[in-house]
Amino acid sequence: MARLNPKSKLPLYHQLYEILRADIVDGKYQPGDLIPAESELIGSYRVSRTTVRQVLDLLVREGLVYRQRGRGSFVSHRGLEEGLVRIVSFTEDMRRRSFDPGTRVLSAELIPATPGIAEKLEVRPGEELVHIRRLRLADGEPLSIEDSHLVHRLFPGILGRATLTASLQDAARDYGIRWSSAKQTIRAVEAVSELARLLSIRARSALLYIERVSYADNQVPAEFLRIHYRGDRYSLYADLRG
Amino acid sequence: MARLNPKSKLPLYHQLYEILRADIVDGKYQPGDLIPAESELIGSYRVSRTTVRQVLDLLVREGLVYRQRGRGSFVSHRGLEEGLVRIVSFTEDMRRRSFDPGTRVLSAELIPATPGIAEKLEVRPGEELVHIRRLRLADGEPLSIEDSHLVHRLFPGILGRATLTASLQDAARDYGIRWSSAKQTIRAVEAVSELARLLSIRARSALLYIERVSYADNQVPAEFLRIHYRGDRYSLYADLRG
DNA sequence: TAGTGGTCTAGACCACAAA
DNA sequence: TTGTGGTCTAGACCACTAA
Repeated sequence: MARLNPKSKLPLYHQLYEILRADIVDGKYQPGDLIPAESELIGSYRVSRTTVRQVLDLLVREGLVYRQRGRGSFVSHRGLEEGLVRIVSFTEDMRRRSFDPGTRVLSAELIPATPGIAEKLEVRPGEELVHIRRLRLADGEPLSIEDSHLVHRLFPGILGRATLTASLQDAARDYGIRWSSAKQTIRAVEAVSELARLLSIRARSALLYIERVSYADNQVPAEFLRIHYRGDRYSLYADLRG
Repeated sequence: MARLNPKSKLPLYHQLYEILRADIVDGKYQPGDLIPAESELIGSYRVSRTTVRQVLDLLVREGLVYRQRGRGSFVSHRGLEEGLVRIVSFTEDMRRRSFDPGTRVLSAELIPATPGIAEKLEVRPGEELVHIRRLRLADGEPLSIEDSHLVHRLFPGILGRATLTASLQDAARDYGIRWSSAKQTIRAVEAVSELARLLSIRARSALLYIERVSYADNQVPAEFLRIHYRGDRYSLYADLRG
């Protein structure tokens, strides 16, 4: 059993958090398993109950653990989930879920805006857009296809850059653009054969489909994004208020 | 200044949370304002520092407050509506979309909690639940199948009532339950044949699948809901912030 | 230097689950 | 009855900010 180091710069609760989190992620405790009781952690790691509960609060908030009064604390059965509320980059999202993110650029070209996309981006039809299609991977397995449409006028020369595999968030910063908000619509659709092939699934499999218009800080629409996620590998998560 | 009631069923931290939250939402403290220091809250409300910090943790998690060591705790600028999606009843949802809502109760019975559902409702496996399956219609056409699981202990005798077609929200009010929050997960799945038949679509069609745990005002899980929406007739919408 | 939030201790009593 | 998590107290020392 790992020991805590009282002289470390890292607070005790943080050290214990890392230990328990690793035990869960690595599978030492399986979903549904009881984790050691608070009293047991107090004894094993020589910390107070406050500190132990601070650690468990973190794990509960993260969705890794749930508690039942009188019974104990258990490892949750949860998959890949994304927040519905904040704009989260793919890379950040994957890191948070302890998945190894990967990206393959399938195509990148200039195209004229179709009437439908022009309306969402509030530009005239035919306006020049940058279309980038990327395959996203989680732990090396296909997860989603992203079709990003940027207003070229706002990102001049972006196709010449080497950053396409990196986050567009970073690229945008180089152009002085900060994302302020986004509107998105979520649907379930069937995979057409081309998408099925790219995602290594059967045709007509269920996909989670997201359309998102992202706005720069001056409320100017700058990107129209379409994402097709494999239904078997991805889910969205949201907290609602009454 | 409001007082806390030590004899209340509501814990002290929850009472203080409601007070501070109301002060912020009602504008008593404006965005950017300092809220009273922890030491001040301790004195004003006669509670320990642990309790005060528990309250502030809740407000910080909710995005209403941020803290700076050595300076104080401040009201966030981007708090209120942002990020907080409201719980919307089926009826309200349909009206907003200009559809005529309809409901047919397919079954209503008492069942023991399966381990999976018990975990989400934080009850012991086997605890008695009310399972109500309803077909939802929009303009007379099948839209979704809802499987609601209520903790029977909190809704004794609800099966004997005539309100099953009406909103469960209303029924809950009769039991003195106010919904405070919910957590939901959204996926895309394929329709198994039974669901396809009920929804008048082909088997394996794409469905938008939502799982929701709803919490009563004391943070007690009270309902576990599964909804299968026809992918061709329903979509979700969300505003995101940067 | 005075005041703030960050971390931590060692207790206590309670409600609830399970045997 | 025993063990669990839920709530709460009264302290303590620390790191940081601002005057």
